[in-house]
Amino acid sequence: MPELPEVETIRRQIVHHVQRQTIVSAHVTRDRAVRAHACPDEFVQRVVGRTIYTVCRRGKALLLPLDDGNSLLVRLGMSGRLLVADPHDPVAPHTHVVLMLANGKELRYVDPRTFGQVAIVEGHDPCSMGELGHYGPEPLDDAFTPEMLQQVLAGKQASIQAVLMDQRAIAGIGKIYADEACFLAGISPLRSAASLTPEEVVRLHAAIRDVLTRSIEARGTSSQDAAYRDAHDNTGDFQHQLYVYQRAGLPCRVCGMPVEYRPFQGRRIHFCPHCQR
DNA sequence: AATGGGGCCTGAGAGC
DNA sequence: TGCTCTCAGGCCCCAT
Repeated sequence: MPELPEVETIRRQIVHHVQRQTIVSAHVTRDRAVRAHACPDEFVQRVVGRTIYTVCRRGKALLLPLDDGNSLLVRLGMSGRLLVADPHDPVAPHTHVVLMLANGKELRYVDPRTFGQVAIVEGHDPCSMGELGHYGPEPLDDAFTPEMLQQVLAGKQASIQAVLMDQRAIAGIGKIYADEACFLAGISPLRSAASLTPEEVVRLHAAIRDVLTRSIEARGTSSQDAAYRDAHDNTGDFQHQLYVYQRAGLPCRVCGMPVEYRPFQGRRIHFCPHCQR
């Protein structure tokens, strides 16, 4: 559920607390949270004593470059949270990793469903990092033009929804913003990516950037299931601006017809059959 | 190569 | 009330 706007919100909130801070100690209370490592001790040994330069984001991943040339990679999965807390603050259930910083703050990784993970990866450049290196363009970068989106969609027989959610095609979009961007563009998410006309590609490009930008301004979407919380444990506000996501059966905000919620290729998809063609 | 589908995982909510 | 079942979904892996 944390998609680009939620992860970017967390990045902006934690960067002031963690940049130029040294990690003085670390605790792992659930092995699975650091499963990329042979054992939790290995993770702890590699992270303690390191200084965090800053906090970057690539798609839905957070990347904290460290002073030894490695980076701390945080992937939130679907229920992961990253909290900045004081040591005496109550520890939330499912807190799996705690990093104590030189400034007295704690960076806490919390994840009930444990789909996310924390890991030390080599280098500072996401382009050189395994799967992050295969990520598609950042949709809010200036370099992401309608022409680039056209290239991403060209020749793909998969549905528009599937392509928008494919991190190798475009980085950072999940179910919420795939459904919403298709609605804003007036395009059915069931259509094949290659079927879009140039004019529809321009509309979809604008819709993607519009919905992501407005959601960041609202500090992300806290939907009903596994509700996202920001780094200060507050909910976002963008759920009040959604047109179709988690509005199944409710009247479309534009035409008044019920929003459809339909199984599709192993997922479910929200859309308005009247407004989206 | 591209695409689809299963499995991981836990909590909330529905149904009995 | 309390149990069981289903669903949610990012990401990885595997089959076609």
